[in-house]
Amino acid sequence: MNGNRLDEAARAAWLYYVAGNTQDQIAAKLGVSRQSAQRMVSLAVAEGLVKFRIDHPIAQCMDLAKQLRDSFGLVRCEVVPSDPDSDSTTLGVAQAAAAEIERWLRMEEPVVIAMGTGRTLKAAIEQLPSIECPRHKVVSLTGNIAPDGSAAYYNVVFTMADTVKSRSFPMPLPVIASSQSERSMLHSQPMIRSTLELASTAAVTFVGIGDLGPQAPLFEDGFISEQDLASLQQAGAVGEIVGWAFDAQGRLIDGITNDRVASAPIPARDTSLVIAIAKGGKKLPGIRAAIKGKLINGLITDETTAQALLNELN
Amino acid sequence: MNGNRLDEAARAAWLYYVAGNTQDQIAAKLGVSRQSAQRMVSLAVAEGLVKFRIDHPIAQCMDLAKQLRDSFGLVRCEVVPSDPDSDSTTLGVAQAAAAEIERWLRMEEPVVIAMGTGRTLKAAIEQLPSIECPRHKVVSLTGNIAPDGSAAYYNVVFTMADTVKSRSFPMPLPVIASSQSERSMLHSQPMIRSTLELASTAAVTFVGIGDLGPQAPLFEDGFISEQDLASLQQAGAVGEIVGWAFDAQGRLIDGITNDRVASAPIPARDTSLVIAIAKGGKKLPGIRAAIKGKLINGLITDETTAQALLNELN
DNA sequence: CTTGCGGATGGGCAAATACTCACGAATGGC
DNA sequence: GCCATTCGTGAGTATTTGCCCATCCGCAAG
Repeated sequence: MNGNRLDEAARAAWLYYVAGNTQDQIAAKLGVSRQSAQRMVSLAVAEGLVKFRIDHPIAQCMDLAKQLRDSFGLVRCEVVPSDPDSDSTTLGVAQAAAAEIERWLRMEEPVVIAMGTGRTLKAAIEQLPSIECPRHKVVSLTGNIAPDGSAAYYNVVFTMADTVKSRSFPMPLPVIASSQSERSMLHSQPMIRSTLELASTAAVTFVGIGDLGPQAPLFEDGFISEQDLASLQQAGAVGEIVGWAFDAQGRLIDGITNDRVASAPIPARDTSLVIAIAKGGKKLPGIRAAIKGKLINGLITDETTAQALLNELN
Repeated sequence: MNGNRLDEAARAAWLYYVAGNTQDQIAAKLGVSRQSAQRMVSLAVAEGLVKFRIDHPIAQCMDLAKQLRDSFGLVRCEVVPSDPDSDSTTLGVAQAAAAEIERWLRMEEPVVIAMGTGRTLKAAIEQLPSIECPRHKVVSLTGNIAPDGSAAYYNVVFTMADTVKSRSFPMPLPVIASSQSERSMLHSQPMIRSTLELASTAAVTFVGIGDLGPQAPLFEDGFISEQDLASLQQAGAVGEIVGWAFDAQGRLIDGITNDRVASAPIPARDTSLVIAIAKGGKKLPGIRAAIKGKLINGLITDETTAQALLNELN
């Protein structure tokens, strides 16, 4: 009589979800107690007889986000709808990232928030509303000095601190030092040191992911030379986070530029939530690698990219 | 930002039905009050964003469906549970019809689908998810012009084509012409002719069945006059499909309104699957007649109606 | 600047639903 | 045939949900 029970359960579920009866009404109609009716309905749900379907683009995204979390062990994952007609690299993810940043800023207890750099993050910051958050600390993971000595345009800490009125800790450094010894020297300065230490205590970190293809932002913005880029590619680099280049397995690449990167290390994943904000085909290998190597444990991306990441899983 | 509200509603509904959160949890996650969360969920349900589907052959209904198929030579038959307390004329059958329509739409090969009209079909269309089916053609069997010259409300092809992104072929005609000659003239127009031809090639046809009692929809919606209705009743008419009135034997009635009906003929049963979607006592004589006269060879109905059809068989 | 309107919001409460527990019937092994 | 285990049941209770209503907010007209 197993089938019969499921039959009745299906009928109860039908009456409940499709016909909109209450469990009392169902109980009366099927001639059982209300409790039994409740059990039938929940049995039908548990047995998967009832399919819920949300017919809206957002639902698809939430599905993908859940799959990404489950498949890759991400702590936090957000997927936004893709607009196939737009070739913006930030549309959607910037807004979603801003919402996520805002959630942290709205917390009552003081929080240390570490920020990477790049166009995506910049776009996200621009979406932030202006709020008063003097209790929080925003610390930059990366230098704010461009190769020409000016303040790097894509350094986001200034804009952010300005918008949200929090205490900010920029890094008066180049992104990549000219030599390993220069980096050591810079890092030994007391102020820098304390900022580096602060960064390592961040509760949450937001970073972009840069690709290392021919139009690598690191190269285009003049932080690394053409030779460096070629060497990195040669060494299998597929992406970079605040300057740290890594290969397809998400392992930081020894030598080349990485021994001169003046950025703070990416905060440890076991103590900090490290959320990458990135979408698009060019960044796909980098995103995949960063996840694989557990450089990040959070991701904000778009539908297309999410789908691509899951497809590669086979 | 109308879309944004629905976005949030869809998100809330997803969290509620798919992820199984309570409204409190949703409220916390979305940063709103529980009441707002509740409103979002119910908005999503009200807007039809949420579709429920019970995926289980309910033995009783399957049994009735089989009996109907065997007794009446129906090719396709679906029976859904009845809710004795509901007086909706579409509850259940609309969902089942939507599922059937969806099955056809999901086919890879291009299909020509013909659609009738009426409240039941309209309700079914509203249950369709939005999918991309540009390969299919949806053709209306009946005119889309109401007696007052406006677009007939219960013409379903527009809504359907919109939801499923298929190519649609409406009929810019009144449902019933003012005279036989007007009908001839209208039907001789090249565009109408090709649409009529297309309709005759439909692989599957979905129609409602209208009763011809005192509240006949054809009369209530102003397509036929009170005199016409009386004459039809006098002539033994018990039902109509896309305007074509028929008697208890399922024979089309000569004269009266039928020589002015501008709808396409019901596609031939030997080449097309013609599925009627109808339930309820009022429609029972019409359903019985349509089956008897082999105007249809498929039926989606409810338990009570199915039982009644079989009872009459003795 | 005030007033009034429409729509959104949250508090509160009753209804509906989910869960726990103890009991009793059915099942099955010995 | 007896006992042990499982399964389903109803009662009671905690939690969740649905709804009403007073209030608030934004906005536009006066």
